[in-house]
Amino acid sequence: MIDFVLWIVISDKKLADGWYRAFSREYLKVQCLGTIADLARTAVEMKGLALVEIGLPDLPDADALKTFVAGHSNLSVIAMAGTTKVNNAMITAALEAGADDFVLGNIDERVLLSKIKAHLRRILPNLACARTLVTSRNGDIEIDRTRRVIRTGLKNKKPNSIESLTPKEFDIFSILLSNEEQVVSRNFLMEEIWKEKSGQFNCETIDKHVETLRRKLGPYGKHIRTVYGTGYIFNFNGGGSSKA
DNA sequence: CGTTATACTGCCGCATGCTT
DNA sequence: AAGCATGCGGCAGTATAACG
Repeated sequence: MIDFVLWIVISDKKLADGWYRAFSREYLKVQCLGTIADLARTAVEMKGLALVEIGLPDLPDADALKTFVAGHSNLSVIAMAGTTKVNNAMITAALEAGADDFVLGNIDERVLLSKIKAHLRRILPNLACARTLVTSRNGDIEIDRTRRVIRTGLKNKKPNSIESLTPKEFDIFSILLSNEEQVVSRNFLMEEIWKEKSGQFNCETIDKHVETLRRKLGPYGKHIRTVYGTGYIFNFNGGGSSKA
């Protein structure tokens, strides 16, 4: 089971709080930490994106970052410079050390959010879609990508297999369950399922498949909730539509 | 090779819910 | 209240695979 988290490890508490709120509004699971040591302890066996500040007591320079990145292949790291004195050599060193991006502390919040989303688009398909067995957080639903079978009722000891899904329906549910409790946009579904042909089809196609998917999932179908104006989210907390 | 079944996609119309 | 987004059911056309 993969738990995807966005960690913020910077010294400016006020800035961290602001980013925490901004990212949380985007349905991201966010955690603010004080030190790289905290991150190392927390991120064990978890996948995530870490926004770390170069210059922290236990991350003084690019060399320290390189050591940390080398030992944490489960993390994608965005380096941040908290000081105003930033030069090309610093940026280059951080990226060479293994950082996937470099930002300044005074970066516009919206720009940072867009960057985070871009990284997630790159990371999530690799993390979540690579798994052959995906289980819901409450353990009641399981997807076997190898056999393309969905098993339900695992929690209440009344197992049931759903094998009647078409490939497109299976792919859609697979992505939704892989991103449980996160909003999945129609565009994302299009890009993940239809790849380079995604631009050739209308979003009604997604709606159509989601609709038949809900029907085939029976009582579990109601857990696929529409996020008005955005896309869909799969979770076990409540039913009906939700506001964007 | 022709037929049949299935999957995929698009379009339409209507109802309902949400936003402004 | 009006406009927009979405859900849902239905229908039709196309592509592809399976089968005789």
